[in-house]
Amino acid sequence: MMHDEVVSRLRHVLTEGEIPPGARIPERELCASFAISRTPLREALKVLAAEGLVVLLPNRGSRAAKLTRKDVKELFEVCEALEAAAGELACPRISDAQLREIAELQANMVEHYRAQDLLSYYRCNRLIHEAIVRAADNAVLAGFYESIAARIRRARFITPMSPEHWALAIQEHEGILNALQRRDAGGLAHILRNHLRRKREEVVRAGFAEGE
Amino acid sequence: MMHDEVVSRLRHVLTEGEIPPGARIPERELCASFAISRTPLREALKVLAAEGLVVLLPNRGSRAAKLTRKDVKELFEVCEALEAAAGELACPRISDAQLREIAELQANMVEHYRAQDLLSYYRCNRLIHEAIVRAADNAVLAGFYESIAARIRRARFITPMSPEHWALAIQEHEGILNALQRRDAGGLAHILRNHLRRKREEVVRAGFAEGE
DNA sequence: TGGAACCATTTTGAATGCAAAAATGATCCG
DNA sequence: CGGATCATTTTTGCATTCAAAATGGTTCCA
Repeated sequence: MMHDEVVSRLRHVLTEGEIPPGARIPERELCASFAISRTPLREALKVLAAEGLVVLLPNRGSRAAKLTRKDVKELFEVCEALEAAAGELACPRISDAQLREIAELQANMVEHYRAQDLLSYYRCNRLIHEAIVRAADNAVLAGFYESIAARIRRARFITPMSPEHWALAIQEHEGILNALQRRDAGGLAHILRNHLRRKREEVVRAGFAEGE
Repeated sequence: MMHDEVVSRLRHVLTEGEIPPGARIPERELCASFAISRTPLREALKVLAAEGLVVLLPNRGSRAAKLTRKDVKELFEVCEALEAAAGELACPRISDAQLREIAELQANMVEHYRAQDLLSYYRCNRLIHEAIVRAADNAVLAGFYESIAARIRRARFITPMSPEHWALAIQEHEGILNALQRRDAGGLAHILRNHLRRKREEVVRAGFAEGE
């Protein structure tokens, strides 16, 4: 198995899979489930530790990282800067096809909102933000964004969304698409910042912290 | 030897040491020089590959990463966003002691400029930028910044600096310190962006690219 | 009976071993 | 003499092994 594949699979298990933050990472079991030996698994663990998804306790194994309140704050702060930058870069670079793709995702997302289908809504939301980052055509930015997104995914999506916030988020997304279509880099960056700042407040207010 | 120490030492060898971009990484020799076996060294290689400092060629070993023109562009774009964010965050957070420290570094830097001591100038310059990032008090941001800085360090510091650019850079640094002292977040972000954009243009114009 | 001390077991971190792939270079043929 | 082919050596990636550290459980003594 390819090295990168082990890293991806492990990342998936940690961000969307069965190992909750703070839990011990069962080296043995994962080796069995991935059908590899400890060496490549441990290599992947070190990579994810460098990314912040895993904490290595010397001589005491590894655990899925817990987000503290400060972590959440820091991650959102950086995410804000990255998404704003992505928006600014995307405006002059985005293709018509990419714009259409985002407009379509947006329409789907509104549908899911109308149907109050939170999970599908989240999926579309995520795809839109990823599409904007992709349109910025900057692999370094995309890599950092993905790394941050992986770390806050649980916090983002576990936090319950109030009806008011949800409605507001939809409105903001209209603004995002609009700014993109007008290629208004400054405006887009501004909306994205506010959008994320609001989300962050919601997450923080929900008292979200996996442990201190 | 601690795992993180192997990573740091290897990073140092790659960014400031004897292995130039594009060169083969001599696993054997490094094992001997670090007095470790291949296992921990390979773990460190994977970590640095995830950071972008090393490229792993399947079944063909690892090489120090070369920066393409696009890499340089991308790294500077993200660096701009990160430094601007750091500046904005630092303004409300920076302590008087930290301000004094930066003012002192600035004075030293001007001294080195007067003496036309490029190496010492660079060292001060780097310490100032790192101090601003530190003042932002955001570990995630600091980590990303360090990772970017490591990757462009060679490009930055190998590019020769024209007398005009050098003079301008000094001026800009006056503005940076001034904005920090006035806690003018917006102004500081603006100056930092311009400062980096100029540097980037210089690096790109110098035709810098380690290979495509 | 409660708690400390000791030993067995498990787990971790790193070295070594092994099979497969790539690089090297020697030979053979046109 | 030049180029292709095949054997040999080296290197790579992973599994296994080994020593040291931590964990857990039992015993022993106050």
